[in-house]
Amino acid sequence: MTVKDVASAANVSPSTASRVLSGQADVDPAMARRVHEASTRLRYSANVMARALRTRQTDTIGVVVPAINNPYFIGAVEAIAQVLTDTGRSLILCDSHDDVATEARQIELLRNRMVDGLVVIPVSATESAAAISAAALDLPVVQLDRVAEGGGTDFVGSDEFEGVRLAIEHLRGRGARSFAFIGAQPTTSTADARLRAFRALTSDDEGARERELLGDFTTEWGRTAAWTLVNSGPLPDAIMCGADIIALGVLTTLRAANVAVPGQVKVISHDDLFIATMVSPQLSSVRQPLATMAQEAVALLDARSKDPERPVRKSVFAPTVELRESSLLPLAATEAAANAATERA
Amino acid sequence: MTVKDVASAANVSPSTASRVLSGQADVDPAMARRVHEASTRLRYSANVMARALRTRQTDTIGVVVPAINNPYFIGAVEAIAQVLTDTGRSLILCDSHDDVATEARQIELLRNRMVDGLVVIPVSATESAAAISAAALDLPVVQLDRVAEGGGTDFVGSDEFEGVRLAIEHLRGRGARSFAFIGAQPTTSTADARLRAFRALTSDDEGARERELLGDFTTEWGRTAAWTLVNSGPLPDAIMCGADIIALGVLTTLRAANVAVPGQVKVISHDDLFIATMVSPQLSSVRQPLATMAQEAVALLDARSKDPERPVRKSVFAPTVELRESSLLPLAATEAAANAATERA
DNA sequence: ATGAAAGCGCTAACAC
DNA sequence: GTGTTAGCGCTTTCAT
Repeated sequence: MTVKDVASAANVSPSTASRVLSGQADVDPAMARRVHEASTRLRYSANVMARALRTRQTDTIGVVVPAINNPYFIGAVEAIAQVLTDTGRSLILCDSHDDVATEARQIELLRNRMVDGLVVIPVSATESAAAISAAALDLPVVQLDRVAEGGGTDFVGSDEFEGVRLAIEHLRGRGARSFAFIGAQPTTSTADARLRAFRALTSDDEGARERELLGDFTTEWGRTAAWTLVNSGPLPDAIMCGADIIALGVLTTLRAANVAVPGQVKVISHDDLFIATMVSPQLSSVRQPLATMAQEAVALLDARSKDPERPVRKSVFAPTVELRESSLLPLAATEAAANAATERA
Repeated sequence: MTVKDVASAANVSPSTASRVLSGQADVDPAMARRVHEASTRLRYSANVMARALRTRQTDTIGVVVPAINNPYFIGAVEAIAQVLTDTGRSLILCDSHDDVATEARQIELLRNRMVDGLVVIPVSATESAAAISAAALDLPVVQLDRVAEGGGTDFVGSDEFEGVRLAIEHLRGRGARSFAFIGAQPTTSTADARLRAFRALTSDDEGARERELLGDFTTEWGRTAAWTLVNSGPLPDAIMCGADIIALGVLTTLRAANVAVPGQVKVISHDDLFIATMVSPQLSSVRQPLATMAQEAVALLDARSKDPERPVRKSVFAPTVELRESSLLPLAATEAAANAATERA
């Protein structure tokens, strides 16, 4: 079914049919009705490629995330999708598999698909800049959550320092004086910012410098790092994790090592994933305002579409912290005792 | 950058440039070299829309899943993406939000994007058929994991009866004689098949009929259903869950209710999500061979592209069962005692 | 083997 | 207000 089919069925010219269907110009109501009728009767629906080729617009935004199996990024994608759906647009999702080369390829692919804009969560704070700034030359691009230095694009993120500050302040309020950090290598802006904030905010704890364990954003790393911590001298009062998926591994290791959480060690993390409430003890976590961030990201894309020359803007929103068992009541103390009993038996 | 640009830079006609770049026909090696040189120098990359409009082929497969935030579906998508990447194609992912109307809209959207084929995990065993069979009229379509009756398309799935059989047999081997089922309403083919299998395989346990709790594929439902079970008379020896995300809720409720798993009640589930190993006790689960299923799905799509008239085919693969703490050792018995102690204190 | 020309389906200029 | 025409970027006859 093409416009021509609809047009001839409605006895009008293709251009008139097109005008009616896109609701652009004024057309005779009688004609319009005939076109609409024919259109629905023939179950017409415009070919997206042809339209895009002509209008150079696809009503589609490309989104590139480092790992589609990371629930935090899925949350971000869903938030963006919601905003786009609300404005009659859609989204193409690409996974860069935490690899700069793949990321560059995906960006290029999306450009060839003529997406109207690009939301990128960059893989690397340094290496991602090239592909991003190249794309930004002829396409609105916004970096979300993480930023690649020199990307030269708009950015929307969460105030990482503030998140860590809220968390550490809370832990201190619960009596914590010694701290550890289990996070990712500071190759991404968020990992870097969280680590820096941790250092700045625990400068009074000289031991904290030796309890910085940096790996990647995986549960496996959380497990490994927690074992290292457990096997290397006295435990700190609290552990700050760089991400919930890391914290998950930390919690399982602490349980296996019969370390009571929060009785013996308090744990707090970032991202506030859904599963933070599904583990035991439930995990305290710093929460980024993803819905707001997504809204702003799309707004920035739209603004730049209108005015490509507008100055680059960085929008940073304040996070909140969700306090749960892992940093609050020492409920697990008796549980640890039971585990010890099991060990003896 | 267009073919014309490349062509004139290489002093050849656009058609020759096109021929070289798509590697179709024989061209003079010298010319070919010039074209390639110009192409890379100008960083040319073909416009996907224009090419698709002409060739009616996009090297892109559309995938429609009921919920992108369900890790099981993400696993399926990743498996498909892998197969496609290996063959130089890509994928557009759509979320039908567990809604038949949205599903139909997404299918239509993908059709307008001229995807070469469609992989659908249908929302409903009955209501999804219309949109799916309509799409299948002029596009290769394969249903994955779930099937809508009357969809009239190829299908790739897992042997649901066999999965339940493996699980129940295992539970019986561990001494279980009474059973409960916490799953989803049988509005999807998998939920239905699992429930039927459960009934057939626990026909000796008259109480099991009253311990069928049917809701939806959410953790929330798992929690609710488990509370109902806990509050309604003696617990069964084992609970079979329809999906890991349900089982997650079941486990948290059982823990909150001081029911020892697997000591008092054994739990087994379906999907074998990553987080099945992250909870305590680790969750036993029936595992579908997603990689194999994805491979077969793409193969069926390709086969139908070649021959649209080929007979409809259903490929069903055998699942395996991953046995973990939740259905094995009664490790949690002492833990339950500790919880009881907490309660008294 | 190569170039000229047509056309995929759509919409924006341009005439009337 | 409406129809005619051209062209988005690409590939593919069709001639040569």
